[in-house]
Amino acid sequence: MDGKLVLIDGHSILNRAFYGVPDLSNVKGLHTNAVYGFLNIMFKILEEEKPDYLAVAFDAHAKTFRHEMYEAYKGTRKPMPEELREQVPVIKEVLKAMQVVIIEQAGLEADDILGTLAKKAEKSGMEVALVSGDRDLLQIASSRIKIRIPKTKQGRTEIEDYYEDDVKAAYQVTPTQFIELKALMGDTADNIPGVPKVGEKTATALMVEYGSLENIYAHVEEISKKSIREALIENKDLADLSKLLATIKTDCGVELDYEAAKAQDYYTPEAYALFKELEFKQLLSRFDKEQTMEENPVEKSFHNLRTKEECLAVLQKAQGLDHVGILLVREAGRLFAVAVSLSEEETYFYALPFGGDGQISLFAETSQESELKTAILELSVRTKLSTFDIKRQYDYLSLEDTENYFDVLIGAYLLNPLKSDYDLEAIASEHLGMMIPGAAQVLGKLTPSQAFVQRPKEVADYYCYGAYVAGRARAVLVGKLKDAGMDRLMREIEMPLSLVLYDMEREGVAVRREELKAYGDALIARIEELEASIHEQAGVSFNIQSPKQLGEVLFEKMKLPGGKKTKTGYSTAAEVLEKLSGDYPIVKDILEYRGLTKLKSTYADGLANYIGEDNRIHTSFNQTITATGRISSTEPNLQNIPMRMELGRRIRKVFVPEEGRKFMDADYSQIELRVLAHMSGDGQLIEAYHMDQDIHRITAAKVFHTPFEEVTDLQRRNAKAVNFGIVYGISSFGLSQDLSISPKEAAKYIEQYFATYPKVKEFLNSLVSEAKEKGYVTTMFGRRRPVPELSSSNFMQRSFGERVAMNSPIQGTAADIIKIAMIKVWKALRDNALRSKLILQVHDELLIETWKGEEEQVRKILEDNMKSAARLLVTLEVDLHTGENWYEAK
DNA sequence: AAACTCACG
DNA sequence: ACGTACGTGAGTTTC
Repeated sequence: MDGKLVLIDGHSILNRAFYGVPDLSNVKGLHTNAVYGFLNIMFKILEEEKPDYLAVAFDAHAKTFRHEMYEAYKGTRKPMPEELREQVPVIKEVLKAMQVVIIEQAGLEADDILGTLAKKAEKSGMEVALVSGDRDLLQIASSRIKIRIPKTKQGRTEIEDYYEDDVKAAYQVTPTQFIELKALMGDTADNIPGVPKVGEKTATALMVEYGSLENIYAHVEEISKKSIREALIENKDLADLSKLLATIKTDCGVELDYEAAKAQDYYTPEAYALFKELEFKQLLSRFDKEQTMEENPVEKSFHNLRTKEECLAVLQKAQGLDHVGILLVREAGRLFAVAVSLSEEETYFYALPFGGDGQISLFAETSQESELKTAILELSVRTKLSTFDIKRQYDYLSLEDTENYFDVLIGAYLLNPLKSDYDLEAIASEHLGMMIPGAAQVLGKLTPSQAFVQRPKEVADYYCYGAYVAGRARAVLVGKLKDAGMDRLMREIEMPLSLVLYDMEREGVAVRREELKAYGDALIARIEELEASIHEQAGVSFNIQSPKQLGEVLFEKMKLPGGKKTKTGYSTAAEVLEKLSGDYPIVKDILEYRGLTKLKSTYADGLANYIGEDNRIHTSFNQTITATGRISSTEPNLQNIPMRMELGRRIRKVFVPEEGRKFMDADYSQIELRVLAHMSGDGQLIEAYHMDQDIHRITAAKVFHTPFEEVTDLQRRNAKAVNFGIVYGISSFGLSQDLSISPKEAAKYIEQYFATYPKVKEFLNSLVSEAKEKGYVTTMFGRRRPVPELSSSNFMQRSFGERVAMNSPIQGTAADIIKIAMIKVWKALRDNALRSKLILQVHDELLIETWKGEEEQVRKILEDNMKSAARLLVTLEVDLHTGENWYEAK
């Protein structure tokens, strides 16, 4: 018998797909991502292999011998998430509809079925491709059995192929030896225990040297490393068990019905109906034309424009419309392509001419580019534009105001700030209920122009989908935002803020390269000194930066007190070490070493990588990351530049204004506590703020019933900690940790605090009940944060939910207020034609680079606008400083 | 890719 | 009895 057989490991591929494809569900709420991913992998394999026979194997429900062995050894295996479990019957149904043979047999694992069928087929003279996500199957590989392992790299599925020789190349062992290699090193994912202390390196070395497990044990006394030798001897039974667990059967008496498995047309009417129900609109296009013609009107409305004139005509036409969806694709700092969706019936894509190899040239912009830019700019003035990630498109848009703009990315974020990504795919799926191609799938690692050269139609469609989704999602998102009471937040805060952030990023902050270098160099000497001293005191040379090695040296070798803490070993966190630093000089050195290496790598070296040719650092301010509404900063993070310790703080001296300009830094004084005073309406706390005195001292006086003048430093410190704790969602345990006191004492402080400020307690309680009732909490300006943890049956999760419910409205309202202040300050600077620029935001702080002669105006603008950003029952106070660098201005 | 540690508000 | 403060991002080591 000859021909080619493709075998698929059903559960394993479904599992891969589940974790590799973003969450999807159809209108009925059925999760579909794993099924979708499975089919994509299967179609790809079918196209590549063009097999004569195809079958998919699943584990039967009954427990198998190997599972029982394992479970007897170590508890039970992790349960499958419900979202995945519900998709198992669905994929089987789909495969049946496609007339694909499914093999499952009680008592047999899919591995064993696959192994048996593959070996049998090989013996009868066939070629076999075995598709699995599980490397266990590599032991089956031969010169005619190819193991294919799909990997989702950045969303794009790539497949690694292993014939016998590839296994040798990758692991230095034959497929047969691979079983014993696994038995030695173990595999947590496959529940194979392995021999303790033996990892991949050791296992490979042993197998290469001795060739088999049996031979290793025959020569076990020759093994030079004592710890390994002892681990092997002590755990021989574990090694044998592991081998049994790792061995896939090749003789378990399953037969494949080759007649039924014969390749045929899988695109049956039944499959079509199922795909429709599952809303796999992309996959529908694989069916015959007659079936799909009426079904996919969307792509029919996509047009790839050939000339600049056509594109200008479309932009002209767009100008006459009320609103359009638009996506401007940039590459290498240049405009690469434009996608515009005029309506559901008309979407256009135009790629500008570029180098034939798919590389955009870096030379001056073409006249075409500037002509198109002009047309887009005009369009942006006249027509309402809906787009995705507008901050990256402002280069081509009018910056006059943002009334005409809508960013579906920001809209989707406001509706659910807890998600980790808001790509167009996810927005299309969640808000329009449609499947569109994903970026990773279409572009992969290629740049837009490279991809366009390879697959012009696919890439054009991809961007058309983007513009189409941006255009259509606008109305949907506006409706949902209105229903949620967030339409003003969107229009009046987030959209204008996106422009402010764009401008701040573009402006950047100047950094003195040489000074930063000198700072880093100055650290090296001391770091080396400490390193030598630590190694000497320990009596061994080891990697101080490795928590594992450090823990072993401190707590095992040197036998310091303070045992285990984390699941992987000893905790060596600063918190733990500080308790020991008084008694052990080495610990003190370690803490200093840690501090200095942190400064060196993250700040001195880290920041240097981001200094541009203009000698400035242009961070990215992200508007759609945090759960509470704060902004975040990345590449680099300029919101965590050292401040608390003098040595670190000095780094701020390298952040400087241009020659002749000055820094002006303004920060809100205890904005979160003031927000709490306002939102709770607590008379005592409000009164405390009206006294215009040190708030922590007043709190101490009230809580401890002590005259203001007589409050001790300790009392003040405690009161301050309680104030912070309240904002974080107080718990006696957390406070006790912070103050190094017993939870009982901490509870007493909290009780006294609430007695002093009764309405604060009421308010925090009301936030928790509100969250329980509605499932979310809101800020003063309507921003929502869902709190799903509150309905958890897990105590810890639920407690976390309660703290979140208490903290989010406070932190979020403070975030809203400073966003409003930023917009007001930015507009005031612009409207007064000042050249001074807002350049950084650090949660409660704004940094402005002021021009000579503008200082007094800027000072007033900052103070007035920050104070008036919100009307609260207490005043908003602002501390303002100027300086020749960030260190001085703070 | 995950865990740990640590910088900021 | 459970095991914690809230919100982030980055560098390093290890599985």
